[in-house]
Amino acid sequence: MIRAPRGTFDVLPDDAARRRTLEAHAERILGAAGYGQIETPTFEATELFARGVGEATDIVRKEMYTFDDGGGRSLTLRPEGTAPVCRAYIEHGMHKLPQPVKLWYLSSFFRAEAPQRGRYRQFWQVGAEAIGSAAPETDAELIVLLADLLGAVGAKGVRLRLSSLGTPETRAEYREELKLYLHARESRLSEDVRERIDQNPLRAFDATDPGTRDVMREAPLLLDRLDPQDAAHFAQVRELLDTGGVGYEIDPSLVRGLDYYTRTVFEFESDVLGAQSGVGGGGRYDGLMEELDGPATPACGFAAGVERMLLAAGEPPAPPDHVDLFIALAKPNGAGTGFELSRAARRAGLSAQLELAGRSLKGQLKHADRIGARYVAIVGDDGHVSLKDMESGQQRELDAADVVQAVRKP
RNA sequence: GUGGGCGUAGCUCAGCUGGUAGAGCUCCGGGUUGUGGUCCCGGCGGUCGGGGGUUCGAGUCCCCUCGCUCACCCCA
Repeated sequence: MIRAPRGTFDVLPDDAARRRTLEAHAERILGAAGYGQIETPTFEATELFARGVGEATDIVRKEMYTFDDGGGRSLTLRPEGTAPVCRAYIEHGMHKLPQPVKLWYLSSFFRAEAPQRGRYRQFWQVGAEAIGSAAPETDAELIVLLADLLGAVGAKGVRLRLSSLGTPETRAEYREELKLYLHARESRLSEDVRERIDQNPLRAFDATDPGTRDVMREAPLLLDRLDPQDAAHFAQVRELLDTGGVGYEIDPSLVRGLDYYTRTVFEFESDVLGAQSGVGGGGRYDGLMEELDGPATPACGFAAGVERMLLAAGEPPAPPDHVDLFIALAKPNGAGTGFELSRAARRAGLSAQLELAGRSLKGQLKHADRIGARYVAIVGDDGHVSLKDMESGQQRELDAADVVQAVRKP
């Protein structure tokens, strides 16, 4: 049997309904804040991610689905959404539009990771990007929008972690300081952390082994090294959240896995998710646009996992099926009448289903009951129809031509 | 890539120290020669994940392999 590839899944009708609801929430909440929807290609030039996401990240180093297009170009299934949106911003000259340009998307992404609960090789994200604004209000607004979305979806056990990574300059200085600190204590660090000191020293904060954690307790913190402008920006973001009543915890060890973040970073977690506790997160990426050869442009955004939001929301009540009319055939020669009746009912705005399986009449009634049909039209000989109210069980005879009208006004 | 758990009907699962594959649900039919929801009866449906081995005999024991899943790592 051919199965869906490892880490991928089929979205069956019940699940599709939940996703439509989530998308409707996203469109309503983000649309009301002036975000327009964008869709970018499923694959992009590999270089976009190599430069945009960062050569040192796990995503670029080992998780990308990269292929040759046959013409010598290296393409990659998009592993995230921010770099493509920035590419589109540059390509379409959006810096000439009123700033910030606010965009949102719901798209699928691809990473070659070992799948587990809440983590797939093809997964969907709702993302939003506000490009062209350095204002702390932008950061806070995005956080609030994501909080609203999570609330609307019904995500449970959600908490917000917040931090600031500073500007590239202070971050670079801090990185050197942290590297020196770590190198001086290499013997006490785990092998994994030790190997990546020069590549990504910030990662050491996320380590779980006792030795490294011990070292990190005394480590210098980036939050203590922020220059005055960055510290002020961060303070304003916090103040806006405080005023807005959005709860959060400052987490100096919060490190997002993509290299492009600057200043504000945030992550919503849910304790009902298992190991993959992040539901959605994001931050400011003031340096990314230049990295992609665009004009220096401050920007901020978030991405939230659709599957994780649905997991965190738990099982919803099953949406009731809505079937106005089921058309049963008492005799095979009634098929033509039934067929036309189903079309007439649908033209009148009713949901109508025709018997398609060749069941016995008893079987048809049973089926109609199970799909929750309000009425069953039993088509007999000579275009004569018995219309049965499935709730009361009452039944009356009428012409096929009168059935639609009878069902429309109960 | 590494480790744990699990692979028996479409789904959820039972199957004792090896002895001729089961239940519930679903689906279809019948009981009601053209009438649902409850009930009763019947039917469809399985190379017991795959391969090899031990044995008179393997779903059950041994080896290998594949898949799923959770976790590490990382992240949505």
